[in-house]
Amino acid sequence: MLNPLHLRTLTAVLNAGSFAAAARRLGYTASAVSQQIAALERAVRMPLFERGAQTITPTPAARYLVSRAYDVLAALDALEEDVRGMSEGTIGRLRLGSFPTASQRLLPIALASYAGTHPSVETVLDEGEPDELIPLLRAGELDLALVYRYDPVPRAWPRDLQEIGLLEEELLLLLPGGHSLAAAETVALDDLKQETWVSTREGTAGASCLRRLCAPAGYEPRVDYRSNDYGVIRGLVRSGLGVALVPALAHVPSQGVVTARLSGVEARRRIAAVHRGTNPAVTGAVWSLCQAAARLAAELPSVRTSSATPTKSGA
Amino acid sequence: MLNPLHLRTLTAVLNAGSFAAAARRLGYTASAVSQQIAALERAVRMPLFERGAQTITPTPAARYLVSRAYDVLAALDALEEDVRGMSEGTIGRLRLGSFPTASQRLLPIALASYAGTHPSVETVLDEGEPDELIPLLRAGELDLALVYRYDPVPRAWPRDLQEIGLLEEELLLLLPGGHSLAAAETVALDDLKQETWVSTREGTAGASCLRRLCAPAGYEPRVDYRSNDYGVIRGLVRSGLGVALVPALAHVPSQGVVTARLSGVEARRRIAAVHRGTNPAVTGAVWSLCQAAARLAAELPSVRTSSATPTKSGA
DNA sequence: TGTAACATGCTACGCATGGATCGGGCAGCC
DNA sequence: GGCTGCCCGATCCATGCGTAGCATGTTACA
Repeated sequence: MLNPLHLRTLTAVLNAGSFAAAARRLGYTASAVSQQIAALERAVRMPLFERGAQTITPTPAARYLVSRAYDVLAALDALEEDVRGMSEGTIGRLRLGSFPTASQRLLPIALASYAGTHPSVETVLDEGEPDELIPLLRAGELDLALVYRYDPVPRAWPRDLQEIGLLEEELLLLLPGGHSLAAAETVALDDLKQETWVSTREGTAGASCLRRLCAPAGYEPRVDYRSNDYGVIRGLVRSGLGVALVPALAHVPSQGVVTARLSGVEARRRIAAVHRGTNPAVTGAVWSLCQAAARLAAELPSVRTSSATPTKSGA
Repeated sequence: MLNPLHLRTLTAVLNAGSFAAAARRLGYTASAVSQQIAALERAVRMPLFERGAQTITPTPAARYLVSRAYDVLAALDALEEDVRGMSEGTIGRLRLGSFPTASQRLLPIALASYAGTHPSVETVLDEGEPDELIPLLRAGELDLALVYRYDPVPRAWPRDLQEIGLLEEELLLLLPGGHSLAAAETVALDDLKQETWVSTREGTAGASCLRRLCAPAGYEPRVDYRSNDYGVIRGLVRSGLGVALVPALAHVPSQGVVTARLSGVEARRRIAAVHRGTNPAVTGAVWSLCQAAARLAAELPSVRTSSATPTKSGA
């Protein structure tokens, strides 16, 4: 196979006019250039230069070779450049998975800054719950997934995935405006034994979390209404159909609904970014997510960033 | 610089599905493939495969690399293929120089067969006398030149040029139809002392040749009319304005002009192909010229091929 | 003096060989 | 059914050998 380095040297020789000049330009010795040209002449089975004592004149074959070699070298250089950008995460594709709350509150902030710093990364977004996203991540169909985990409901990701903690949000109690506890700053779960509840659907981590929180208080919450849409849950609470426990980020203040903090329990939802570490673009995306998390934590008192501070040098 | 061989191996691995299968296809050992992929991964600073025990799954980076590598490899392969054709003389450009007689009688036959066997060679033709063509040949502006040389007028080409003899043609005496010697088969130059001559222009080899042939007979030919166009010469002879000595190929039988052979002297014009040996396309062209020369020699009694018989394996 | 070609020695790359490791498939057993 | 041990294919690693590729020094030429 023709050696691209030889082709490059050949073009340098034609541009420079002599082996020695080309050698100086390329950082070779004149002998090395001479040997490369000789090797190239053997490869193409044609003389490429008419040798004089102090002068060389390229044959038409050499000129033809150079004209054609340009395409090859340009393609190789372009590929190399793109590969470099890809390895640095500045170009490429980032396939992102996220659950609804994060898609609404965290992702817009993160993606805005990410798009600014990585304009050439094509970002595609898949919506889904953690249980749906993790398999996609392992199958290589996602590069990065935003997932959540309730402290009372232990949950571990497969070992081949890496987790970066982003946010820890309190679980807020949602009460109808006219509720007898509406004025309280904090409420104990003990005081809610008689309540009817609005919760996420059976089988979800949110539903399990509620059950496990009430268990120490000695009762099973009576759930009359279920929805996975926090907007729907908020509406049901506002109508006085029950109380609810929702993550802080999932709640937007609205008339007719008051919030209270739980007393006596540490109930949090943790939001994390999970990836497999093969796509360099995730490094920058994680950094943007950490920044966005920090902004949210600064704005909302019931939200705080997880352990690590954002660092630019990811794994 | 990215190694094209590594890129080729990478594509083979993705097509084959495993290192071992790709190795079998490429004629490598599995270890060699593994090492090439490892080297490529170092070069692009990205993992290209997720390794399992018996299975590998390419990363998106690998797929991207393959899709881009195709262009590079295709360009390299195409270049290599064209270079191969060029070195074999089947493609490329042949710059040909020729003098008028050869352009009319020899070249059409030769180029017809050459175009058939080398359809991808672009042929360009320059018209000129040997003294004009030789410098062009040495300057690299011509690849092959058809030249002539009169036996009585020694002429040598520069040593860096190679000559392939093609034809030897007799010099024929042209007489007006009503000339007193018109019925003779052969004529001695001694009998032409009183004639007026039509010849090529002063300074041409043809004019020198005539003078040198007459010298042994003890006279200087009286040239009243000169033209380098043999058609014009023939017309002047037909009109009875003189006699002429023309190469056999330059003469086409026509009414009012009779030809006679010279007796007592060996006067021939030799037609040869001259080249510098840098362009592989000349080999095929020379072969076609030899063939055409053979055809002409078979048709015309006063023309015979030079020394060598046409061989396909030129220098 | 400058340039190219040649001869020599050294370095590094590239491949093959052989062995180690990993993980899945399979049979047999509790 | 589930567990255990074995086998097998595939990759990775260490080693050795051959060779390509470059530098150095020298020669030849104008």
